[in-house]
Amino acid sequence: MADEALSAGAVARRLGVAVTTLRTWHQRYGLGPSEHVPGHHRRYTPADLARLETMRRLTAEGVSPAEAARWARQAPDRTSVDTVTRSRIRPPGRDGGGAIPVGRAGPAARGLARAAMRLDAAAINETIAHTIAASGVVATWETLLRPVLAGIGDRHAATSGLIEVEHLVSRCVSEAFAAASQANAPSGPARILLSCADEEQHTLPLEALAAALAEAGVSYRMLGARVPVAALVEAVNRTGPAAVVLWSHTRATADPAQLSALLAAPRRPLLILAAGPGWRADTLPAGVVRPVDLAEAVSLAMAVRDSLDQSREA
Amino acid sequence: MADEALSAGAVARRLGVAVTTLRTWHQRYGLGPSEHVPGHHRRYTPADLARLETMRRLTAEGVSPAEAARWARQAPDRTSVDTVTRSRIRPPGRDGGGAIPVGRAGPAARGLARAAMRLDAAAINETIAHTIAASGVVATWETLLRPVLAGIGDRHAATSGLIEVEHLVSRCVSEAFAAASQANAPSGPARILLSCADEEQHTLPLEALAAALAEAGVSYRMLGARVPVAALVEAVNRTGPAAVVLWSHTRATADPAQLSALLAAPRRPLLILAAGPGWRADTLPAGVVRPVDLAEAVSLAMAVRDSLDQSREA
DNA sequence: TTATCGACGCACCAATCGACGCAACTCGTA
DNA sequence: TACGAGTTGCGTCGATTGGTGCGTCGATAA
Repeated sequence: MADEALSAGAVARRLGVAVTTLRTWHQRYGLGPSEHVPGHHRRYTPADLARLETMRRLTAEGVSPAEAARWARQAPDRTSVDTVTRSRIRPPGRDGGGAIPVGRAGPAARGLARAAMRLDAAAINETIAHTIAASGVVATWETLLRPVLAGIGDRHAATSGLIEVEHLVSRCVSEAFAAASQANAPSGPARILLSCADEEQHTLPLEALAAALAEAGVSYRMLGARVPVAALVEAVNRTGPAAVVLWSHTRATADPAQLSALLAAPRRPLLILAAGPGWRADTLPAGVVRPVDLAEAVSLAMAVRDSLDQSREA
Repeated sequence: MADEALSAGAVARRLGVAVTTLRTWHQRYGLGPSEHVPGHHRRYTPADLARLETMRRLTAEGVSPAEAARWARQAPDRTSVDTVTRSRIRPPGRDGGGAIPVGRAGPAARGLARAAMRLDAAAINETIAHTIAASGVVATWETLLRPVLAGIGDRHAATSGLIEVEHLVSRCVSEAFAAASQANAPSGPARILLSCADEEQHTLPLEALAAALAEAGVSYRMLGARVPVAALVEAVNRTGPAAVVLWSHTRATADPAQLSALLAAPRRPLLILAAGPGWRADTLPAGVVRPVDLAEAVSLAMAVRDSLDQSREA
């Protein structure tokens, strides 16, 4: 309690920085108490403290102080590592159970599954394109494509058949996403890098993310499947993205060392997203964010884009 | 104070070139910050950046750097002028850099290779889409994409680098083909089945074929990569295609038994195409045709389609 | 009295500087 | 066909710049 008005010394001690540094941050970056009369003592409110903690966390992770300050200044509260993140956006119902996911996913999913069983590429294409146009990429992925793909995958695992169905549908989904990405190709510098983990072959979710970003007008770079760590780091060094999304579908490809390599890169990205069911939360290095679904990944990426829009950096 | 002051590194990252290249462009072509004290850091204003973007855009289209620089240096005018002029001006076609060997494949290929080295997805997409629209899928594949991809592959084999470049370009090509396929999606029953051989992962040439077929108004079914023999035969039995194209990129995946299985299928296809450099002509079963290039594959497939237009078979 | 204020300065380090050289492409010439 | 000449992007090297955290000093608020 008693956190109504912290003095400069108390804040400095709590953050682990020198008092003079607080003053420097105030006059250099504008990160000071909300109201402060020059000459008088600084009184930090909890909101001011939260901003300073963001600043300290980012700089501790290696982000350039100027950039971290810009981020902290115009992000009211976003502590990515903790529990706050997922309260923002919550798309409608998702569940993991159900023997046949297609059953409870709506008539469109049922129709798509039937077309898939018929290997009817035209009908598949039409259904997907129509749904994307009507409901957007994110909703299409969550409520139509993921259930159907999961259903096919389950049945394939059970009967070891249907491989050709899976291939055909994957192909059609891929084409639909590609078409959607091309249709509204965003402009501007790409500050977001999308990549699969090493040896990871599943690209569909990443393609969904790419299409969703394009739909939202966010530029990105998509590297695709099976990207070795060296190539990923090389790409980061050469393009200096603000955020990197690394997808891992299965545990076998989710080597946390890949994330550590990103964290240790000379030009470390501001935000690193470990996406996909492969990653284990307890093995992720600090400073890595793990989005729970497509919508969260999109919103995080957009936040980074917005905060860095007109930034010049050191 | 001006709020605009991009550092050299920031500009380089935004343009997708190396920092040293910016310095080279400054001292060789005079494309630097308006005011710059030798010895001090360069600070690029938006006007300087605009000039550099013109430079980058022109070189990405295959214009010789010297010429592009001359153009960028005295062009107060922004974009939008070049659409007419770019095909007209053909300065002495020099090129260089630790770039991708493209051979004599034209300025567009050179520009594409340069954009690829920069990991500039936007420029890559634009070039490909523009060329497809102007020259068609087949020509784009033969004269633009295949040379560039082969160049990247060679370089990758030699230096074991550039993996990220290869991935990004593949991704963009794939997207472009997918978009082209979707744009003019043919109607009618699909009597042609496209598939990779078992364990074969390269799908790009097959995607080119698919896009070319779509462009020609021919329906097809595309199964994609790594199709096991059983799944392929199953698909043939269920859809009864008139022609099957089986792609093999390397000898390791070119098992002739796959073709024999197709020949022995209950509903044997009229035409079986063994496409790709993996197949050895002397090991192919009788009754299998081996097209030499994309154009031949397209014309064969179209011939089958035409021949079946009036003669329906069980 | 004591903690903090504003101003100034210093040490550290990443980013950048200029210079040089390499590799690879294209073109002209033999 | 082969080879030298010119062009060009970029890696490397030692030196320098400039951003950053923080200590110090006289003055002032609490």
